[in-house]
Amino acid sequence: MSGAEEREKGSPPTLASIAVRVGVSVNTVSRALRAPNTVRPELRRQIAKAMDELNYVPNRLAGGLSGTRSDIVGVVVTSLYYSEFASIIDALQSALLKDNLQVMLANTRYDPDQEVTLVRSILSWRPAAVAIIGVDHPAKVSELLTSSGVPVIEMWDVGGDIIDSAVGMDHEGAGKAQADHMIARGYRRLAFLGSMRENDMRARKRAHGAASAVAAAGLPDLVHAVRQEAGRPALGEELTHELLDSNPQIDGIICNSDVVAFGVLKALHERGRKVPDDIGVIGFGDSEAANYVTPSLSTVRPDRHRIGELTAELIVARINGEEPRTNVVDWELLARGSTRPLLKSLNGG
Amino acid sequence: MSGAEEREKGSPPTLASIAVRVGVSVNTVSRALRAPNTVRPELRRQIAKAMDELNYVPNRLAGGLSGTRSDIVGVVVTSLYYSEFASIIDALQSALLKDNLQVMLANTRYDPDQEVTLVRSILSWRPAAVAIIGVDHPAKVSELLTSSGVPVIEMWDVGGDIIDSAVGMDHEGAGKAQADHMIARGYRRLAFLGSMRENDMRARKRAHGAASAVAAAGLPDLVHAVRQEAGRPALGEELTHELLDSNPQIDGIICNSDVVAFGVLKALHERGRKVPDDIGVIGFGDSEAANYVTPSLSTVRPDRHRIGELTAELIVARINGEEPRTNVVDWELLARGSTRPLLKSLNGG
DNA sequence: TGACATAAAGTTAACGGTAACGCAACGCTC
DNA sequence: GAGCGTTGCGTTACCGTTAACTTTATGTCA
Repeated sequence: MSGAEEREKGSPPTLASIAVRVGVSVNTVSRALRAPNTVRPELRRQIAKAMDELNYVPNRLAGGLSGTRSDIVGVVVTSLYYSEFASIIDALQSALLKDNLQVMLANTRYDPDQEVTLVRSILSWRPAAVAIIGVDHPAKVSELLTSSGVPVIEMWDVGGDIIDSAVGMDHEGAGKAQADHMIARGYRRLAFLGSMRENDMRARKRAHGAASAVAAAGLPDLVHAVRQEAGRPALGEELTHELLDSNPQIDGIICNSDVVAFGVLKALHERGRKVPDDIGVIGFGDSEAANYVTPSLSTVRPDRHRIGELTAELIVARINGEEPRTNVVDWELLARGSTRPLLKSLNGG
Repeated sequence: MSGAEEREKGSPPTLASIAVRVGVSVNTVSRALRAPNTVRPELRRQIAKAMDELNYVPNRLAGGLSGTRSDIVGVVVTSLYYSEFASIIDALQSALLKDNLQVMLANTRYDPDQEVTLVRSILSWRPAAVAIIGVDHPAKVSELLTSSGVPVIEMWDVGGDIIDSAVGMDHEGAGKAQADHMIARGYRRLAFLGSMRENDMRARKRAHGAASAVAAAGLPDLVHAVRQEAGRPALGEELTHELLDSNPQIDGIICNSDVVAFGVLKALHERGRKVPDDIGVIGFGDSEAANYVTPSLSTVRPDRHRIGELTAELIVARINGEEPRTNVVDWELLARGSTRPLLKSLNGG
């Protein structure tokens, strides 16, 4: 019971410290953790006691290097602003917890060069799996991920070439639904407004879906009021003023995000345009505030929580050798105060 | 140039694969990465070429095990909902990038048992530093962090016992400022409303600050309308109805967060109470929508971006051996439409 | 030209675990 | 009581990289 086996302070205790203290081999201590039923209960208790006393924390770098799994899940997102993906990460992280998988986070901020750098960086930790936003990546990213051999779950979007597995929603369909909703509510001259980064393919797909719905209805072409910068409420204000200055006939605005829509509503109020009678607005994303602005914002609610959860399930399944698969998650269109109610006369009568 | 040195597919290339291909020792390849000026430029080029061709990705598990640093920064937050800390993480992650430090994320969801588990888990990766929300932790967490010897930056809050270093704001002062603002605008019977988890010491400090400002002004005691659950707009609605049913004399509501305040504004509208004339509301957090609800929400804006940035700076400084320190970040009170304007007659005479 | 510093590589030994294998002690069967 | 499977533990090798030494080639100066 002397302190001879203690490490000089500075370096944390190792399995060997425990082994010496208990008087067994290193491997027995390792087994007590990894395959407890192969170690006598009495010995197991002594080992546990020693670990507790020494405040032993296993070194998973060593474990990952030696063993086959590393217990790291790389998560690559394109943005952390405005909860866009925070709740996906939240659900994902929490679901991975019970399998003892740790999230390593990277944020590309919609920069494809960063994406390459960050994916390479994530892979250098030999993750058990990688979850990444989007299905459209720089060629080098796809190459790195494919050749790494780790399971890859692409999130948020689906369709096109999937590297391995995917969990997401149909963005083109969502954009089409936004436009169809506006058309059904009697708006005829529509615009698509918001942030549209060069590499935000989801936004492009929604815009495309909206444009085709407009075309299918035989209405004038969808007007685009977009800019390559982050979606903020102030951007919505600016774009609305620009849009209505040049296209005063617009009577419906399809927004690329709720935060942008907040600014749109404010700009319309300033210009004296009545929402929803004079002009309609629909958002995307169902921000926590969408139901609390005036008027309340009609929007599309993607099931972010479900995406995170399903991604976690899929990661575990893939690690356990199950086959790749693609899950499509539903979204819901929430009709609220910023678009006119359905006219019974137009609808059922 | 045969394929003899290639690894059988399945296991990714290692330094040794590169070494064999170029015809040098493993160490030379390592040096080409780590201390390039000790390797002949010509040889360096060959090595770089081989790495590129084989799609070499270094194994940082091995690097971390062997070397002294691990390049991982553990980040422990209490919530990911509603952007509360997402923008801190965003700023932090992006600032750490240039020092090649990788964020490993954990979310306690305000559960102290989870906090112990997660901190232990983070430490098992032998991080170069740990950034964690709050200065009040379970004893075991403080013990683990202290005995681990890694630099620890406590974020968001300051004051009390700091483990190592801290970057945060004065929450008691912010709560006091919320109350002082309400008092200055002529509200006299104040309530503090919102989510208050048992372990959210920042919320407690703000409530305490508000209560002492009310007491100092000689006004009736601050009424508390709080619940131990996540802050959502719906919670604000419910609590407002409960509060005004039992305390109809209340004329000012200090909210613990903006998202809760959104619900408060809605409930007040439903009850026919005029904001800001009849009753005032102030939020906390400056949510992206705060300036876009009706009326626009007076609130306190913490500089989350600065906190993330400063935390990154501090982490790098501590890794480089600089002394621990505590940085206090400013907040700003934004007076908007949900509180009455200052009455000149009361103010300047 | 020999002594000596310097540059550029190679050798060797960790880092802290895990996994495969080996071996003794024990109980069971016939 | 010999044969054999099982339980419980120790031995040994290895994961991929870095750091500390050592060695060899090259240049410099008295």
